[in-house]
Amino acid sequence: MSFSPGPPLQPNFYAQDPLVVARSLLGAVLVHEHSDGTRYMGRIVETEAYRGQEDQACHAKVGRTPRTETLFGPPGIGYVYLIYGMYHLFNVVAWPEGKAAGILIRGIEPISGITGTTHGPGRLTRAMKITGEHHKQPVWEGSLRIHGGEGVPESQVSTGPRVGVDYAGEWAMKPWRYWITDHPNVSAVPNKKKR
DNA sequence: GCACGGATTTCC
DNA sequence: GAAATCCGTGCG
Repeated sequence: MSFSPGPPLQPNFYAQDPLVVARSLLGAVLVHEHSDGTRYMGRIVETEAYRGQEDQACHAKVGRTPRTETLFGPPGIGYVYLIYGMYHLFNVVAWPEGKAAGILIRGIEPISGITGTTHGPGRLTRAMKITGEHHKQPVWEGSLRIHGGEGVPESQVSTGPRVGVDYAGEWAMKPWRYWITDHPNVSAVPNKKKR
């Protein structure tokens, strides 16, 4: 492919309000220069914002701990963790240092290097070979980066409640999930019953 | 030191 | 509806 992304997004981009960052990341390009020589690229089509210590869906709700320290730290740092013992989820720290926030990358559209399916936050990290080694790594330099994309017009952006956070009470209803309307690579919300 | 449950996905 | 399967957190 001849597609070439823009320059990496700089730390000041991530210092904005996490809601703005989550919205603005739509259309940006996730790039992983793997040590095996493969260059994985995907266009971000779905994100979620986790905003502040008071957000009961955000890991930082427990305050500053060894685990959440990264979220309170400087913006533009990767936050990768293992969920349910089997899936890595990839986030980027937002807001200035001292204010905890993270943007979960939930869906990408494959551009190059990617094999297999990418819908869903756990699947896309597998497809792009993102692992714990990227935790706490800056995403504007290094092997895993986010580059500027073409931008997505407001008319193509949908918002809604975040997925899998029903336990968070009123916070679960915040429309802090952003995706490109009708995009096929947006994660499917599974049926709560049979499928 | 131990019990509990989760920003998920898949199968019955 | 529940398993798979690891670890952060809370409590003792």
